[in-house]
Parts: sequence; C-alpha cells; structure tokens
Amino acid sequence: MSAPRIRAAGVLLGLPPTGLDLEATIDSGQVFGFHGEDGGWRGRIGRGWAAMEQLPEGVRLRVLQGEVSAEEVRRFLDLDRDLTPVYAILGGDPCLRPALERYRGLRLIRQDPWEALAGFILSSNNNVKRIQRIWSSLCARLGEGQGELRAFPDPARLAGCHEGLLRELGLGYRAPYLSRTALYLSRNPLAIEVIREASYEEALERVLAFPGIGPKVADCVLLYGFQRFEAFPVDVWILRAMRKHYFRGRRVSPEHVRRYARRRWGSWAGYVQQYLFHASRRGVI
DNA sequence: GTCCAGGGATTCA
DNA sequence: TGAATCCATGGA
Repeated sequence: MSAPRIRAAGVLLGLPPTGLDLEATIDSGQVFGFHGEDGGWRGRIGRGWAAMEQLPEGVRLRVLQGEVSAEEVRRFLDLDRDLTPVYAILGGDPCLRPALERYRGLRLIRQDPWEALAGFILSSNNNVKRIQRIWSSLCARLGEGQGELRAFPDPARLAGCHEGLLRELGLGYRAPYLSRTALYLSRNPLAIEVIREASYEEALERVLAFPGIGPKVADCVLLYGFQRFEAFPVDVWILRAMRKHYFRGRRVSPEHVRRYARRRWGSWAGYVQQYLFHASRRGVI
C-alpha cells in the first residue's frame, strides 16, 4: 500500500499533454468542499483527505488522512482526458479565445454524484462563498471524521436529521429540498446507477424529478457528477455572457440559450460553459 | 434600504 | 406556454 509513503513525502502527478490548471479547476464553482492553503488546495477525494499543489513539473500530492491513491486523484481531476477538441472550439471562437489563453488546463472534475446533487441543490439563488460555508457547516455538524477533516454527510445521515437543523445551518428554503432528496436516495441508492446508465435525455428527466432541482441545477449535476459534457447549465453569469457575445445583448430565455449552445458546441458544450463561466466571473471576457 | 447570488416552485394571465 | 411572485440569507 502506497498511502503511508504518499502521506510522508508526497508524490508527483505528471501533467497530461493537454495540461492542467489546478486553481481554475478547483476554484471555478464545480466543487464546494475544497479550501485554498498556502499555494495549494486541500479537500476530500474518495475516502481520504488530500493536499494538492501545482508545480511546474506536475501536481504534488500529499495524503492528510485516510486512503487516497495517486490513481484516484488522477481520476478525480480527469487527467487522462484529451482536451484537444475543447481547445479547438475555444481557440476557433474569438469570443472564447481569451478564456482559453488565460485558463488552458481547466478541467471538469469527476465528482461524486450524491455530492454534486447536494451541492447544486444548495446553489439555487445563492452565491459560491455562501454555498461553501453551508457545505462546511454540514460537514462539521453531520459529517464522519475527526476535527476539521470531516466528510460530507451521506444521504442516510442527512435524511435522519431534523429539517430545523438544516435551517439553523443556513440552508433556508433549500432545507426541505435537500432533506427530501437525501431521504429518497437513502431508500433508493440504485437511483444513482440508473441515472449513470441512462441516456442524457432520460438522465435529465430523472434528475429533474428531485425536489429543488430545475433545468439549471440538473445540468450541473449531469455535468459534474456524471460527466455528461453535452449538458449546458445556464445561470445568471452564463446568461449574461451568452447574451453579450452571441445574441447582441438581446433578451433571451435560459432555455433558448441552452438549446443554442448544445446545437453549436454539441458534446463539448459543458466544457465551453465551464471556461465561459470562470472567465466571465473573473472578468476576463 | 436595496441589490445580488451557479434558481425553483407556485400562481396567474 | 409564459410571465410574475415568493422563498432565506448575507455581503456589497
């Protein structure tokens, strides 16, 4: 077992040919449980805690607690995916090229489906900083683990706690949504696998059936939790950016933008969305 | 005090 | 079908 060695000295993950921008990947609103610490990031991956730091020669990985293999981290960051087709789209579009030039190596993370569901239920009409705070509160109050390093509570754990507690932790009107989704999944754990095996259209329909999940959140769940790159979540940032660059500032509905993007960028629409979202929020485009 | 945030559900025309 | 309206909360 290599975990003790990784824990002591850290290992170096080699970079893929199409690169990695660790900061943009972790800090672009995909995951809510990671924290920046002296130049790197720490967070839970699989059954343990990892610290990651980007160096010129690769990513330095240290295991802080539990079991995390280098292979798990490579998979989490999806380092084996060839981003050439994404770069071709971004580089060939004058509106998107600045996002590529600034954030080349931004990757879509392979997140745990339950955590993606929960995280984006929390995200509705909320801001990233508050979502992160609520996420941390849920871990601290209900998660397995010791001290600071606590996991996000599983569906059974969340289903078993009183809705009033969730409101105390700042969830507001989202409390019953998360509570009911947790209850359903604790009783129907195979629902995740059914979604995983389904076509995009059927998966979308199934995710939309959860309380508190509408079109935007459903596409986030499919994109970040199930790697359905044709999903194109349209939030207020994406709507603004798309209106500006592709609709001459015209008023268009989120659904119209979503259909347009899927038609234009096809099976990579979700990747385009991530670059657009991050660059837009950072004021790059 | 007002506006905004990775929106969704409900009501109303 | 599509447009208002309400929903909790905290920072700007």
